[in-house]
Amino acid sequence: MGRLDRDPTRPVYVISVAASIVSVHPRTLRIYEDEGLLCPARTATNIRLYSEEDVRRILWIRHLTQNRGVNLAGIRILFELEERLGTRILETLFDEANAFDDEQARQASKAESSDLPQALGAAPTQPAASVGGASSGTTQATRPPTSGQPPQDASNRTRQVVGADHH
Amino acid sequence: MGRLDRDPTRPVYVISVAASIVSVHPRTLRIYEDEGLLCPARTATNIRLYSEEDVRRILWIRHLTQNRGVNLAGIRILFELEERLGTRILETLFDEANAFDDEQARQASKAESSDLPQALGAAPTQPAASVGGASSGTTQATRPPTSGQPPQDASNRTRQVVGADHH
DNA sequence: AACTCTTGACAATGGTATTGACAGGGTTCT
DNA sequence: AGAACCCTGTCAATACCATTGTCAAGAGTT
Repeated sequence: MGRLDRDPTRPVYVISVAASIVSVHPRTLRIYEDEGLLCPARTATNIRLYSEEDVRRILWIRHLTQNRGVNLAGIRILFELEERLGTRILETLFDEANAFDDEQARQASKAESSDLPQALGAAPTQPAASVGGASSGTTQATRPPTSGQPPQDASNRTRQVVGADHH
Repeated sequence: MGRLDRDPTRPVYVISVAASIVSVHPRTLRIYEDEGLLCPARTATNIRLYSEEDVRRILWIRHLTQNRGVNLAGIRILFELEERLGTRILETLFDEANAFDDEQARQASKAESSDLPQALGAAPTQPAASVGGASSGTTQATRPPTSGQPPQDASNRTRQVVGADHH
């Protein structure tokens, strides 16, 4: 069922598909994982499988890097914060952007996107733990629930993969 | 009384002194201001005057950039967050570093500093407002209270200015 | 067989952060 | 008056970062 799947944590996309959905280079996804920002599940044969939550998380990374200019180390801190606080900290920030003073409004106007992104998912900082059953041979990462729909702006436009309803 | 002054919000240091205290180049301080991370007071003749809170804030910036690799855009987001939330979010994060799992501990071990920094001060995003009385002709920025002592590590070692107890 | 996945390595390109220098003008202190 | 320092603005060197791209060698999938 691809993107219409009911369980957003189910690892369903191989790297090429995920990269296509979020419009990044597969190499980039591997780097995000190397940098600890992302932890896709692995099959028994070591193939990465990305879930909807992973996709959402990547979109958040893209939004922050492309639209806000935050570097990967900064994103890591933000993820850690959200996990520690257990709240949608960025959602808190961006939802109330209207309440910002003139200086803040000026900063916000620099961003290309006028959409107010919702909170990031928490960083899946745990190593992938093996759980049986979901897909035979699939290693499912344990992670806190991901919240919020990532921003839908030009740079984060998701691409519907034609004909690839399942990896 | 220089660094022993009772009021940490009082603007007392010219840029060369502040730069010396925090061991950065004056050019860098101007850039931080240009980037909206910092807003020192101004004299009637347009000279920047930095307070203890400003110094603390700069030390936080240095800690995050030098030790955590966060870029200035990332720091801006973190400052905005702390202001929005009105809590010491980074203090929350770093104080509980011991409770992190193995993956987090691995990330933390990459940092040079073993000190756990306390929370950042809020971003002084308001334009400086004129208040009379504190120092004649000095423009005092209005800002939320700054919390926490910044990290004391090698890269953020503050330098006592000899013989310059007051700009 | 053909294609895709893996890790690891290398490189090109554009952007960022810091420092440094300079010009021209203004301010403060001796 | 002169020296030092402040201002804004500009330019540049240097190191680093993020992204993309390529390649090699091996493994996995259809």
